[in-house]
Amino acid sequence: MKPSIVEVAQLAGVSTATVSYVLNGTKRVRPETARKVMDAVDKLQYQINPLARNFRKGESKLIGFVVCDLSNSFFQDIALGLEQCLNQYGYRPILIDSKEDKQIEMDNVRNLLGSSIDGLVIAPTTEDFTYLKLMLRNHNVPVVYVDRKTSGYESDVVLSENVEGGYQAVKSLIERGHREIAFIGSRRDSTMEERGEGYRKALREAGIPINENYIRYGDNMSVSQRNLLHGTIYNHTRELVKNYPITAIFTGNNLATVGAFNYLMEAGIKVPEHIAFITFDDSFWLSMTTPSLSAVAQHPEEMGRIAGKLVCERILATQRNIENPHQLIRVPTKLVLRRSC
Amino acid sequence: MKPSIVEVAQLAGVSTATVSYVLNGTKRVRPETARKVMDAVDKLQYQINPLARNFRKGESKLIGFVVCDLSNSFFQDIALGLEQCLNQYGYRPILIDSKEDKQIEMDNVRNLLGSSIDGLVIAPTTEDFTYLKLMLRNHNVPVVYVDRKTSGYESDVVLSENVEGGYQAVKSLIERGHREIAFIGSRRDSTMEERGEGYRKALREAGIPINENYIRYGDNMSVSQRNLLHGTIYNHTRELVKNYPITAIFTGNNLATVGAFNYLMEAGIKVPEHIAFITFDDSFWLSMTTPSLSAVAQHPEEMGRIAGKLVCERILATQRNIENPHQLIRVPTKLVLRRSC
DNA sequence: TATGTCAAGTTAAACGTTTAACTAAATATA
DNA sequence: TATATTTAGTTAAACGTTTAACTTGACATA
Repeated sequence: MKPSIVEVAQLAGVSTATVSYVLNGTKRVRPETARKVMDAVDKLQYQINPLARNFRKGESKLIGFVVCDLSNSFFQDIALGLEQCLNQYGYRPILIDSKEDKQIEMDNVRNLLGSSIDGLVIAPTTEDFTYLKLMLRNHNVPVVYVDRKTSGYESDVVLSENVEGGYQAVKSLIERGHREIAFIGSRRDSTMEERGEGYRKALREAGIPINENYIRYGDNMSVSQRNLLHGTIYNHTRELVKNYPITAIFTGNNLATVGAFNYLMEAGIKVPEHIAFITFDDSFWLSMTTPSLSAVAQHPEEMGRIAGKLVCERILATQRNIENPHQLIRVPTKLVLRRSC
Repeated sequence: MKPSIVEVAQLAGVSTATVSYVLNGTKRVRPETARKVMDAVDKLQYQINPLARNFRKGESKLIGFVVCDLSNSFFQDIALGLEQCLNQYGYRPILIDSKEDKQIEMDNVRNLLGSSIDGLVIAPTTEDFTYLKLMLRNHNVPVVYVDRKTSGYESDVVLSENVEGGYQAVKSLIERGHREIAFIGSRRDSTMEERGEGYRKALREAGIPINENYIRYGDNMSVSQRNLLHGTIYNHTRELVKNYPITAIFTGNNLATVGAFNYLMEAGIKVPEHIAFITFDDSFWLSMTTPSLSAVAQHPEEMGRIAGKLVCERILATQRNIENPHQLIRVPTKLVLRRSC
């Protein structure tokens, strides 16, 4: 059987309190006594029982990360950054995939909140947070949202500079002489609409009339459920190319890129000669296509790190009863120009 | 303050034991009594304190997943499958990235073992497991290895059919008339050597002499530390192409693919006309390069699911004292032929 | 000398559950 | 009828830590 603090105390000839104080450094102890304790610890190969400690202290050092689509590399990279950051604060992420399914998300959040996590980071499936607000009323667990906006900002949120990113992308197309530019988003959500807003802004600024037919959204599924190569995005692209005189396409994220670009390839349409192409979300793969694809790079790892920081800081602030107003943080994007435009 | 089981018991007019029995269904209770309990639970909005339960039951329902390179999509996909599977068993994964650093891996494993996880899944950085065996002697936590082999198999292991996969790839090149075929692995480890073994097997079978100069390995870093486009793999490829009459390249995984293919692109070498190309690890991106790349597809999600299953089954077996011999599971690969060969 | 302060350690309660062992009543068995 | 069994519930210990409150003795202060 594993030794407990009691055995250590006995062997060292002190009380369990003293052992605890030595181990945690929470109170002054004579060096000599400390040595006795440490000797006993070594001799017994004592290891603290973290279950008991967590129970006693009422904390778990765990952060739930509930992500709408873990099969999407964008969110995988957020997880990467989050893990990195939490590590530094002594926390660990529990990974959960809600597969773009509100019900799964709800069940998991409920379950997690009941599992005594110390904080929660959510990349939500939709912008409807009413259920969450309800749940969170009973638990005072800090929550940080990533990638999608909550209505009202009464939580911390981490987002990309979507409007600016979209604006830059479309502006660069306009500068190259394009006027008939389509925007294809993976689905209709606040993030895609922001990127669409950037698209509109660039057009407006250039005095180009906005054609609502040029703005398209795909359906609602996660990468793993989705037929990336021949799904709704693919069809939208075909429809656009066949029926409208567009000369450039701006896709709203990596998912949209795959379907759209695949159509162009299959149809034998030359990029950028016939149609110029630029996308949101960068990846090293984009330099291996022909032509290599221009992109508005996001920084998912950085977003994950920021989310981790926010949630940890809020935990600390709560413990110490420090005021800590909610923040909405925008992570800048970066235009990466390659051959496709 | 959150209500405890005691308040529920008082309100329902029963003992805490009864409440526990009702909530867990661990003992027969009259329907009437059960109703009283449930009413009290509803009225107080009681939620069990999982910290207390975990402590009492000595389990955490958590599985540590320590992965050598979380920035590599292959491992991200393993994480995806693992999460899926654990879910079904009522467990959750804690995600940890060891960044191909043995020290980080050791620290994390130690820390996790001290954190009362119920099981451990490791995609290890090296094949040196002596430290692990030592650590695990004190904890009886089930461990499952993925992607890299432990010497001796005294644990569960999940691997791809690497030899067979490599064999199929090279065989398909030979069938297309190639004889001067290079193998480029990302680094020297058991997995890469197995794929190299498949390469040798195919050559031997075809009576083609093996030229050791045609077998190359890159360095040792994780994706995020690595210069994928212009790293050691890139240099190996250049050296091979310039100095040897090779007509085909087989790369050992996605990392090797990026460096090698990027060299071919930059050097303007036509694929497959000048050099045929096939790789281990599939991805939808491979159909978007020009030419689209043939690959030996692994099934990382499936590997993650199997790892999850193994670890959960072993936990159950241990609890019930059931004999459960260690398993080495090989997941079949699949040859996906595209334009590059 | 009387009093106060400080350091170093101890005592014991508390955290919220689960569960083995027990009780009491009801029912079955011979 | 006497005895055994079953059912439905209770009692209280146990899990391993942390920590507030207390004790004791040494030293400082007036």
